[in-house]
Amino acid sequence: MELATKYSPEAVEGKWYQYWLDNKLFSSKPDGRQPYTVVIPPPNVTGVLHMGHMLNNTIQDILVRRARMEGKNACWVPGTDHASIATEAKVVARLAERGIKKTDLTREEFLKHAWEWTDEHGGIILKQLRRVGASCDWDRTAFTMDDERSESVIKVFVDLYNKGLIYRGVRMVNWDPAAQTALSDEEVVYKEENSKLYYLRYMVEGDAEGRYAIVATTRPETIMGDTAMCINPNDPKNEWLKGKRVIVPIVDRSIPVIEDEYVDIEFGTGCLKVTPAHDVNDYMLGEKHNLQSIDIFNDNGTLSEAAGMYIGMDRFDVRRQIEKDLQEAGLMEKVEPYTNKVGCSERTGVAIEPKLSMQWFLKMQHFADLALPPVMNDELKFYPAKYKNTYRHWLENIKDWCISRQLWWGHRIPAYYLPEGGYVVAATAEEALALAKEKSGNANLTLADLKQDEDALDTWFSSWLWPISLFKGINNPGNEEISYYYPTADLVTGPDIIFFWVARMIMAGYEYMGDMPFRNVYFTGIVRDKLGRKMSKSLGNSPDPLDLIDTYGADGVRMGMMFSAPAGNDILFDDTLCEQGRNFCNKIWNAFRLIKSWNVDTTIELPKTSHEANVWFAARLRQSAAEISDLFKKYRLSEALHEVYSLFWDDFSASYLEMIKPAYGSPIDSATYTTALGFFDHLLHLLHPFMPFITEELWQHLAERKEGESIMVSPLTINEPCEHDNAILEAMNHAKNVISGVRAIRNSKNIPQRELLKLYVKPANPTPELTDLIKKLAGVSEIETTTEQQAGAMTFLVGTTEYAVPLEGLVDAEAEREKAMAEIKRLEGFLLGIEKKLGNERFVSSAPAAVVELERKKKADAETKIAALRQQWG
RNA sequence: GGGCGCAUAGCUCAGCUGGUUCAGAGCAUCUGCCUUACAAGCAGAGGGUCGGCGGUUCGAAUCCGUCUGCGCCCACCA
Repeated sequence: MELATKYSPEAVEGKWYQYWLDNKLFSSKPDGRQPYTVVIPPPNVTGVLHMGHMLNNTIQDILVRRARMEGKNACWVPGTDHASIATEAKVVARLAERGIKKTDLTREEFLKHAWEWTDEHGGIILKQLRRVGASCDWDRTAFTMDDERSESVIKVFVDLYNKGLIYRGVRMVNWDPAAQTALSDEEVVYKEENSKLYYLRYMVEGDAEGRYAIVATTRPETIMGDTAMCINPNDPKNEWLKGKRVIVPIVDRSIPVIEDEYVDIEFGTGCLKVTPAHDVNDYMLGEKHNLQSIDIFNDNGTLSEAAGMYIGMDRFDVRRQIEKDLQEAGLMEKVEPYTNKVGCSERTGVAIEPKLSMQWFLKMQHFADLALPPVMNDELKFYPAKYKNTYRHWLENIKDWCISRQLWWGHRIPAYYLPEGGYVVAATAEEALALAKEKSGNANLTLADLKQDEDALDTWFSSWLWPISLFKGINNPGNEEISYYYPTADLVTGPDIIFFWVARMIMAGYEYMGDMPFRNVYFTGIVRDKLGRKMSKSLGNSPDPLDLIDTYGADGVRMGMMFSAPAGNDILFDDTLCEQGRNFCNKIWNAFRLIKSWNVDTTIELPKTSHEANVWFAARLRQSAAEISDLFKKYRLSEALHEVYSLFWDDFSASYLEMIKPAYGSPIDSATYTTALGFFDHLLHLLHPFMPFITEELWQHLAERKEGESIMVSPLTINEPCEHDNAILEAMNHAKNVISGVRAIRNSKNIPQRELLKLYVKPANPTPELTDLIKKLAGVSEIETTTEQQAGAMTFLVGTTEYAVPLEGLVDAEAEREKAMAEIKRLEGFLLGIEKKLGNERFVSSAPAAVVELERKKKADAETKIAALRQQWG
């Protein structure tokens, strides 16, 4: 069969992915094997694949495929997240394009649109993951709002409510005026903003001299909500304001001056305006000093009737307008530029408005107590471990979790309000009715009398159950699947969702399973461009992963991602890394072509060189495979890739194949041929997790295979290194250095490879072994042992062994001599250092014997080398 | 403001509990090759006071302190 000179991924990838699907090779059922479970971090149902997904899922696939080849029962469960706020925002935007306002729709109508959108766009990203090669068990595909997951969420809500861990109350929450919903603290991101600090005059009421206090604020638009001005009682410069009342500028309302040590004397003028309804600290002051609270904002961020002025205007327009109005009224002292941090909605990006509202909360201390110890004592491991600190800090300062959202797209809170007030919590309306009858003592209540809470739950209140609910562990505790697959093995995710998701899954795991949800968490880095900028749509610096796959092949892109992806470190992505990956595919392809091009002659004896090569590469393979196993255990996947890359490219292709390559047109002996194919097979196994497609393609050519067989389920054998491996590895190392030495001489003198050279070696320890290989690869006709000095030769040292290549007429004796002198000088300096060390009594007595011994050997070696060079060059 | 982390070749990084001739790898660069698997390739070469300063030690890229410069997380300073 003829193979093209270049590997063509497009001809291979779709074919094999379909083959894997057709033969159900990704599917998993509980059996006697050790399970290896991974649950996908569910991407947004309407999302499209970006580079972050590419990285994250490549890593998961590598781990899953490796585990599968190690004989474990690998199960990677895919799915999507309903992402309530993000999806609802998209649906609202789409409706707006059609001229439909959300407020004009009923909840049911809106949800119909949302489901349409989900059915239309949902699952696109999962299809895209197939191009990457993701070996997910697609039959298990789940959605956070499918029946099974929804039922689990509601069941858990009811359970936690009954345990007294969920409560409802009026609190100051983060309000997103765009999405018009409350947010959890974790959904607020602080952005540095160039804004202004306004100094406003608050006239002192009834002051004959017309004196005023100056208040510095970044938010002049909130003055309509002012109900006090606060000073620090220990502030001498504001002493005169004590007990007075001041007039809110423009508004002309009189408010008291209160005193509290909370106020920073140094900031501004030491006078603070207090707006209890619109600032968390002011709220606290208001509670403490019993102040009135005036809510001047509507839910969409415009001014409400309560403001009394600027009604209906947007808060930021009011800020601009009020600045002018204050100037005109002569009530603006000055305006200074100011940078401050503004809390913004993670999803909609708009500035958060602190707002008092009725919300549902989950008490978190109980969960923090459950979730902290196992991570701190490494039962549940974080890679890299530095995130343990972040995790601990959050848990030690845990606050209750606001779990209600004023959204429709999500799981509706299962609380039902009674006509006469009060509410009940139950999984279904019928159960709620029964409870309501009991609670109210009114047996005539009907379903129609109950009104379900309008709010939906925070999306993360669904996804925190993901590792459990995927295996029906909430609805059917103790079932075969959950017992087998839980705890899952590894979670691969970004550190940005350590609080949102990772910590909360750990909490839910211990609460509902009494055990960790996963044994290890691998935190990936952020994908950045080669300039270190975060990839983003707005910067336009994020390549489309599918375009990359079209250009470099899925295996090439996977390699490109992994070449530079140490755990926890950001990866600086560059197309050239994919190019390197593609080139590697081609290297593998051509190595295979070479082997397949050889004709086998069973009558040929095994050449000595090939025998040596076989013994050496077997040893090298064992050594490297053990190293790779170790790196996998440490989740150092990038390093494991570098190791297998160098094993294949440097050791197998550049060295081994050259060693066993028969002369052009000559056949190869069958023993070597079989051995080489065996090595190749082993290499494909080591490569497969990283590059599934090309390895599957080539594996089919190695042996006849029955339908349904695949490298991906063919076991990977790791042979432990043998004792005698070291001898051959060292000998080969020496031989390679000799070969390099000769080649360097060729290079410097422009001697073509086909021109055979003679090589002299001075008897020394170690004497070179593998001389036939040296001859073959260095283009040497004979190797002669001699004690004579070679005139007109170029020399080099390997270890302490001297080599000389005679090159009549080509050698510049003076240049060689200078080189030798420089080397002698270097060695003498080196020797001096060692002698000083060995002459130091404290070193000899306190350093370990092995270290001292080593220094003695270094000394002896250096002396030998110097002596040899002296002898030659006088 | 609090906490964590990083600084090693032009770039990206490795270097585990101090001691393998320890200063490494890949990419990039330079030189020579279209040699019969692969120019998406082959052979070879150059390049670093391990951020600065101080300390511990027989010995420091490695441990400690400090400074500088970055990055990240957390926090209610108007």
